[in-house]
Amino acid sequence: MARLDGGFFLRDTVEAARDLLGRYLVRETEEGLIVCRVTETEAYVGAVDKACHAYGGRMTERTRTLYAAPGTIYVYLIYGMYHCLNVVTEAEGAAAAVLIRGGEIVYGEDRAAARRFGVPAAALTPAQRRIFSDGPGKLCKALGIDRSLNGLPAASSPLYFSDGLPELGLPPRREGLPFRTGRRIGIDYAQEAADFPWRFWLA
DNA sequence: TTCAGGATGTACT
DNA sequence: GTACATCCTGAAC
Repeated sequence: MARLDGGFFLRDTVEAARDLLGRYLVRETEEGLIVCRVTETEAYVGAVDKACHAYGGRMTERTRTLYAAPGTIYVYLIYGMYHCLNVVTEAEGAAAAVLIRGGEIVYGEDRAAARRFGVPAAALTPAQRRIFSDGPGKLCKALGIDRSLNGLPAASSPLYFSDGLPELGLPPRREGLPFRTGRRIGIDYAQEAADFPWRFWLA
């Protein structure tokens, strides 16, 4: 089965972040499917990572989801107006997740364009098309992701990951996909953790 | 093209 | 009250 379940996420978070590149993020809406190919991810590991919301075992209403079972969707509101999508990794009780920072639209572009810009895909300017899902907040807006999805298991929800989508002619991730590694974005406050090379993106 | 500043709600001091 | 895993706008170049 192509759909990724908890077993895929029950492992080292950095490894999972790398392995999500090239997989598909599928959003089921009332209007139909929207599908993104994942192109940029970041790892957050509560046990050792000052940039993680649950660093040092911090438990609040918001961070509760980070301790849930692997494959659980973690969505939070940032800067009062944007959402960020994560998927929980490692064993239940270990606070860790992969942030989905970016992707490229491969199916349902009209539906995504309507959510992001309020117009059909054909009406997008070339610039709008380029920045379609470049950035976690933009991706969430295009895919209609908000906190109503927080805490749901990705294996059985209207938002899930898949290794290829045969019914849409999208192939599984191939071995040896080239990717780059670097510092994570927007966490300069996190002291030594700001330099962890835990961001990954397709070349 | 780059850059400063503002929007805006929640978490935490 | 302050900071935040961000993005958009408008001004200056």
